[in-house]
Amino acid sequence: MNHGTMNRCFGAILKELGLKETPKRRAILEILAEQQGFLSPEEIWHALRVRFETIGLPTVYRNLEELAAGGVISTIIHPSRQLYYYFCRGESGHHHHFICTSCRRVEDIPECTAATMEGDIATRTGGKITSHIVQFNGLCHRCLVEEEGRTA
Amino acid sequence: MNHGTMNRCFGAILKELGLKETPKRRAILEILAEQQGFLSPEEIWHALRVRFETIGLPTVYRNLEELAAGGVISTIIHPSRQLYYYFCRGESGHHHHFICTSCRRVEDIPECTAATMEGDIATRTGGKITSHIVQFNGLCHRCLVEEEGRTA
DNA sequence: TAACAAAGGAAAACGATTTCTTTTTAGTTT
DNA sequence: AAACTAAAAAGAAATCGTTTTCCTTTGTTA
Repeated sequence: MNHGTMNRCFGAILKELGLKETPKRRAILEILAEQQGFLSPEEIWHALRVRFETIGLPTVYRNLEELAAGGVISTIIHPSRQLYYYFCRGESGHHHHFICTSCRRVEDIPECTAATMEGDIATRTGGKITSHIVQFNGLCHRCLVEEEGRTA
Repeated sequence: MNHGTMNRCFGAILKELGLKETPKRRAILEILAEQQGFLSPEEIWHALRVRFETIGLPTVYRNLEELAAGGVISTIIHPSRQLYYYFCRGESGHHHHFICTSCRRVEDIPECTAATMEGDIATRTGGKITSHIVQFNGLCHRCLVEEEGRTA
């Protein structure tokens, strides 16, 4: 999927979620899609201010939350507790992430062991699982090699 | 382990972590240990204000963070994004949780599938995993039954 | 193009954290 | 056992990041 195709897709994606297609909403998706790693709401806001004279931080937070709720983008749970968002171009269904805390690259983890665990837990406890959080944090291959180069 | 034994343990626990044994620190552990579910920093603060004339919220946050870093208590990642803490009396080693978003009960999940997944991911990506987050959210057996009773 | 629902802006509120200074504590020394 | 000292903890206020509220503007559908 090239850049042009992707941008034309955004409208359809938003419509499916029952969200109106506004220029700002589309811009948020574009900014995230251009990026290979995850971004903070404030970083996205800075990028938006280049294109729009008036754009408030609450608008950015609101949109990111809606898009994440709709599954178009993913929330990254950073160890620093700062909030980040990521546009997944690989896996489209349910999956998890391995994030690099150094360069912010994200790798998809397609196999969801959590799904099978959910059944086990529900059976054992008699409860019902509505959601789960699974994320792996560390250093990607490149950052690991780089770090080893410095310490060697 | 009864109440008295538990309280006498707290001093040793704190010493192991290199933390000084202060009345407030001990009280935070006591308050969390008395509770079967998870508590918010502010709720803990309210409970502390009954015992201490002066106790600031920052003190509570600091202590909770230190205790969580030391592994004495666990951080609960609530879907609402509010921060919660929980004192694990069951499993002492590495494990995960199934939390009830209704009544705040917590069930330990001893088997850590994540540990084996870490190896797979590290091998496949060539990176290094430093931490992971695994948590299951839902309704415990009691709350599920209660809910079914209302809708039936 | 009118009508309605949803989205956006501004300001305020809220939750969590940092900074800086004072107080308290644990371990040592009289 | 009482006093001393270095390190850690606590308080107050400010700050940062995130969210809510309320009112105006915009996008969608008929």
